[in-house]
Amino acid sequence: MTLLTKKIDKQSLLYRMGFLTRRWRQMLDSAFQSLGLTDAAWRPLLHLHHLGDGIKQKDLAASLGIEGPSLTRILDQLIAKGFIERVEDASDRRAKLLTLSPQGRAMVTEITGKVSALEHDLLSTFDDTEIEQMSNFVERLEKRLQETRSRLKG
Amino acid sequence: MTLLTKKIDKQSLLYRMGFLTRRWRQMLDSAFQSLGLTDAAWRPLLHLHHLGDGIKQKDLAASLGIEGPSLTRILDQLIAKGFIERVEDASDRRAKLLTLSPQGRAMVTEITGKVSALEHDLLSTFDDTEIEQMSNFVERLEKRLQETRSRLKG
DNA sequence: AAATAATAGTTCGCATGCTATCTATTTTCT
DNA sequence: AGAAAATAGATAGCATGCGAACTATTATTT
Repeated sequence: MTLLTKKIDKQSLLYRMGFLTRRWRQMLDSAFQSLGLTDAAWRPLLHLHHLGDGIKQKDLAASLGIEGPSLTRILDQLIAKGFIERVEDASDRRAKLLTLSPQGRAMVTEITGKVSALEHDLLSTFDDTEIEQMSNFVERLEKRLQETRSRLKG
Repeated sequence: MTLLTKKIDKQSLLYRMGFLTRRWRQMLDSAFQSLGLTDAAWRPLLHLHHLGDGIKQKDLAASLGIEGPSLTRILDQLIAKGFIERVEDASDRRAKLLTLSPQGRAMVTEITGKVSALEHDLLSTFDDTEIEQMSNFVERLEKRLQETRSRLKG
């Protein structure tokens, strides 16, 4: 039986993924340091760009896969730096609408370049089939994890 | 060209791995809550068990893939709970040696059972070949990430 | 119409990783 | 042997995720 904890030196797959993402985050952090952005901050800019101006925080958080409070803090920083504007929604005064500022838009271009370069470099030893396969595995794991989760709760 | 950021809704593979590991950690956290352990705390117990009593903190940290300060804090908790003992190394008075207490040993048994069950459940939809494949991907990514990292530094 | 429930966002505090810096040792170099 | 460098661990403070609890609204129920 192959379990994740089978060997302690070949650790749990999930744990090793966490390890990977820590390293990846560190790499991105140092890449964006010169732009004055942390790793957590660039992604909201990219997502806002893709989702289009005028979306609610709630939707941006959902797109990022993080919770409201996590986004609030990051947005505070991005707004303080002038990359994003946050205005009240006239049709629902609980909500706030987000838009990219011109500087934000310029930053998106910078970010895309840097991230693409890093990703390209990281994945240059994998072919498309392999990446597709990994992607599928991750997707199945995500789904399975969600199922297990709701089963334990219910 | 298939890049991780190709599609914003099918996000970066690395990011999705981070997402997965957050969920996995949450699941473990709730599983271990009844034992009074957080997710970060059970792994050192398991590793200490596998490495054997009398190892140095440095080596345990290396085994876990975390830095010294991260381990120090967790160890403080585990020692406070009486699962681990930390004594000075007579042959190198900078170092501390770690041993599992009887309660710690009992906890290892509990942990192993819980984690195995969860992992087994999570992976029950994957066959051994697929798990092996995933493991290989992660290993190659780890290596590649490390190479890229040192190249950027050098 | 009034009461209740649900929703959007914020604030607060926790958990866990990190780096930088400090102390106490040990090792290495001259 | 003595000075300088390296190492083990602890401490302090930052970053980023979370959940719980709060406020202000909007939606639903009765």
